[in-house]
Amino acid sequence: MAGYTLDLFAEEPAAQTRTELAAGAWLLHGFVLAQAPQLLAEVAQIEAVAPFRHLITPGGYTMSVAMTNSGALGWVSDARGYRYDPIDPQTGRHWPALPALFADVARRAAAEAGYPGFEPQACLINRYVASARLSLHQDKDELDQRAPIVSVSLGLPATFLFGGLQRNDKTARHRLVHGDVVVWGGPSRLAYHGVAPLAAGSHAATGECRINLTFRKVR
DNA sequence: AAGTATCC
DNA sequence: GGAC
Repeated sequence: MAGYTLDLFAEEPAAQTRTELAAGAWLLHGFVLAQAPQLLAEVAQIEAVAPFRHLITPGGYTMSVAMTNSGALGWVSDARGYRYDPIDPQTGRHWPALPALFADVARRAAAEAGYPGFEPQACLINRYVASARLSLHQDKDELDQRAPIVSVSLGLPATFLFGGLQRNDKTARHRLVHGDVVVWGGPSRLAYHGVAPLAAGSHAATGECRINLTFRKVR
């Protein structure tokens, strides 16, 4: 009997909802559920050319999140600082091209959140395993900060920290699950944000990790 | 400090 | 989880 009931729930189409987290910041729940398998297949292709790696912060610490990029520009960090670079410093080659599906998802999500005309130039891909985190920070390495940030969550759930324009501002915590997209821009474009240490677990789509795609217009 | 440790 |  349990199987019958559970199967009915499994067939239920996932509800899509839109929630404003702060002025100009939206959580699009379930927005990329249907595209998730194809998005992850693209990540596998990208990873084969530009492997995930743990970047070093300017302060000399190794980041717990593993990163790679696709698109004309990629975000990197090393002892010299943070920057966007058209070349993957680990391979000496250009980052893999931004898949058409990535650009399509980013444009549609931005428009859904009130930012029509978004054209992503860079996609930072973050891989979190258990206990990996991203401390509170601002995305401010982009020359053009009129464009929003689009962030896609795949796999294991995470706690997203979203604060204000000053580091001391109180931060709210939001649960992000597989298929969610967060878009922030306008008054919240420079809001401090981060990800709490990932809880261990397993997800049918990704195994024991969470994959995050962050789209930016750099210039 | 896009990091980590410690204390409550 | 939040302060430091």
